[in-house]
Formats: sequence, C-alpha cells, structure tokens
Amino acid sequence: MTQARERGRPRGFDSEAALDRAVEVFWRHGYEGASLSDLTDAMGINRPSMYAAYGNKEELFKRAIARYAEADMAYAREALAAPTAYQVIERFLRANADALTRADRPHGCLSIQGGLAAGSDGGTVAGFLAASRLAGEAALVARLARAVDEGDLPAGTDPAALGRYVMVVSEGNAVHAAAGVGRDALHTTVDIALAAVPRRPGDTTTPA
Amino acid sequence: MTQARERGRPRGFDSEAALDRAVEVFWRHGYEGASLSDLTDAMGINRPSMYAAYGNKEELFKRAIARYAEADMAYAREALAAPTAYQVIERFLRANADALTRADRPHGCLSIQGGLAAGSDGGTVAGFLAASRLAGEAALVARLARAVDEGDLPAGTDPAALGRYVMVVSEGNAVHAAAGVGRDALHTTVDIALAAVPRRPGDTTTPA
DNA sequence: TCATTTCTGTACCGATCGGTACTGATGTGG
DNA sequence: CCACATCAGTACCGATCGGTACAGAAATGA
Repeated sequence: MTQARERGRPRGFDSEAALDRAVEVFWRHGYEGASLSDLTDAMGINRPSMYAAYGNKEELFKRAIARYAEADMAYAREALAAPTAYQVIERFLRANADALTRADRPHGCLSIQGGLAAGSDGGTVAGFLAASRLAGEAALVARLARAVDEGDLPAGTDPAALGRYVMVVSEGNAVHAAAGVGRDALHTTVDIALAAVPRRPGDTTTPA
Repeated sequence: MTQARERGRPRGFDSEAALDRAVEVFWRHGYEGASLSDLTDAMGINRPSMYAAYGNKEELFKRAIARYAEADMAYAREALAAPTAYQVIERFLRANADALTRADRPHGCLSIQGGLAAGSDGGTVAGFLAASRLAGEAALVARLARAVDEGDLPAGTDPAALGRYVMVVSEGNAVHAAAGVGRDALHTTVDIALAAVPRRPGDTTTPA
C-alpha cells in the first residue's frame, strides 16, 4: 500500500498516533476546554504542523471523533452482530459500561462530554456530536427492526422506541461515569435496564 | 422582612431576576462557553456590578445552579411526595421529560450541559455539578429506601440501584433533549423505562 | 450642606485564545 | 550539485478571555 515516496521533507510524526493523543485531550477537557497548547503538547508536535496536517481545531476534532468511533466504539458494531435482539442490547450495554470506565482512558464518553451545550460557536460542535450519536442510534434501530421482522422481538415492538431507550441508558451511564461512578454500579444499572427489554418467549439466556 | 434601608446608593437591578438570565445563558452555552460579556449583557448589568454582587464567574455559576435547582427542578421534590414508589418514579420521569423540552427554556438539563468534562480549570465546575446531581439521586434513593421499609417495593429491592437507574434514564433523556429530540419521544422512552420498575403486587395505577 | 457609603460605567489590565508569516531544515528528482 | 517541495520551529498576530482601577452618580446620616 506504501505508494511512491512523497516529494518534500517527510512528516516527523505518526498522524494516527498523534490523533490518539488528541482524542484523549478532547475526551478529558471537552472541545472548548481543550486549548491548542494542550493538544499540540500532548500530540508532541507544534502548532503549524497540526494546522498543516488537519486544517484547524474543528477539523482536528472531527478527525478525533472519527478515530474514536472507529477504535473506542468498536464494541458497538460487534454487539450488533449478536444473534438475538436481546443479546445485541445486553452486549452493547455491558461493553458500554466497561468502555465508560477503562482505567487507561478518561471515564465517560467522548461523544457526550466533548460538548453538549452550544459553546462559543453557534453550537456547531454540539450539533456535530449529536448527529454522530443519533447515527449510532439509527444503526441500532435498524438492527432491532430486522429483529422484529425475524420474529425475534414481539410483533408490536417499536424498534425506534426500544433503540432510543437503549441509547438513553447508555448515555445516562456515560454521565454517571463522567461523575466518577464505578463500573460495578453501571452494570447494576444495566441489570435493571434489561428488565424492560422484551424477549422472545422461549429465550432464557442469562436471566437476571 | 424589609429591614432598615441600606446606606449607600441602592442597587439598580433585581438580583434574582438577573440570576434567572444568567441561568439561561449558562444553560445554553455551558460554563466555559458563557463569557462574561454574554452574561452581563443578558443580565442587563455591567461587569463591576456583577462582581460586586456575586464575587466572580464561578460564584455566579453556583448561585445560578442553586436558583435552577430551586425553580426549575421543583418538580423533583414534588414527585418525591407521591404516595407510592412507582408513582414517585413515574411522576419524576414524566415531569422531567416535560422540563427538558420546555418551549421557553433551553432544551436539556443545566446540571449536565453546564459542564461534563473537566474544562480549563481542574474540573472544579464539572465536579460541582456532578456532586449536585448525585445529591438529587441520594434524595430519591432515600425515598425509595423508605418505600422498601413500608413494603411499597419488593423486599429484595436495592433502593440505591433503582434510584441510580431512574437518574440514568433522566440523564440520558436530558442528553437526547439537548440533541433536539422532542417531548413525545422522551415520554415514549419513559414508557419503556417504567417497565423495569418493580411494583407492589396489587398496584395497577396507570398501566402501560 | 457635606462627609460617607455603595453602586454604575468606562476604560483598561495581563493572560490566553485560535491561527499564521516566515526562516531554516530535510527530503526527492534531475 | 542544484532546483524543488514539504515539514519543523520560532515568533508573532488581532481578538477575546476573566477580572479590576478609578471616577462619577445616588443614596444615607449628621
């Protein structure tokens, strides 16, 4: 895949690795709270290098979000592959609770604490994050709709409502995790939340 | 209650009314995103008046949170007065869904979008808000513990876990509301969430 | 009337914000 | 070796940040 060597002086840093550092800074301080000095210090590069590589702060943030979605949210895509709707939901909420409380990462969810309120800008960043979260919700809803078609969920089940409920639980857990609530407590919340998820009559996997 | 007139020049603005304007600015832009110019413009006063009356930005924010908790979260205290645990939870989540989507207020919850991540400061504001939210959770948990004692909830019920679950749902709904999701959708989520709440055997109020 | 007290308003402070001009270093192709 | 292209680093830009000094206005008590 390594095509012909570029012409001028080669870049002195790994663009993806630097992005990982930026993810962590945005995650910990939010979009507004993360200054360019914070970012470039953590990334190990100086300002002009950052601007040359990513454009500006907002573009860097979008790239960071994309990397976050790809790396730190991989569990969500994996959960969607579970055989039954109940297992999709359970695996998602369990893996989410773990991801929200990793020791080597900030607690909580970058997509939420990156920026909820409309900051100094006109809410561009908050809107971008909201759209990103709702896209994830749409993917889950699509999976649940398929489950209804397959008879895996009761006929009357509203996949949009159920998917939204699951995302609400995950977001609420993210807020709790950001407040310092521990992993066990999040899983206990998942225990209760799962009681509201309809199951196929014969399904008795992992009873509460 | 109006004690002896103060000595010097009287204050030219209503301190509580100005605080209400500050609440709205913090709510809409978050703590960091709300600049002093935003705040003083909305409050209709100038900078030195603000500093004389409230101390500094952080103290103003804490006063705004206190006013928010008293005025905009009154529904939570009212819900705690409901006769049964189920009704406490249902009234809280219903009123919460309405409060998160008031037409005359920013959508969402100030306690959350005020600041989730540790911003430029060392997370002082985020920690303050987190403590404030957890205090509300503790009040709900205390009410649910009483319900267990009264036989209003099944004997084995963990009031801390159930209270946390309810707060998680309300926080998740707040994140959704901040993203622009409408009131009806929030209530549909509450419909599902209530299915996980244990009820006393004979209780059949407001079935789903 | 006048000193005293408190508030209002302007004008300003140093620090930091996001962003960039410019010089020099380091690579490639000829 | 040389022209060219790209990156690294310093040093800087105007704007805005939270916070304040200071002078004048408006009340009180004597």
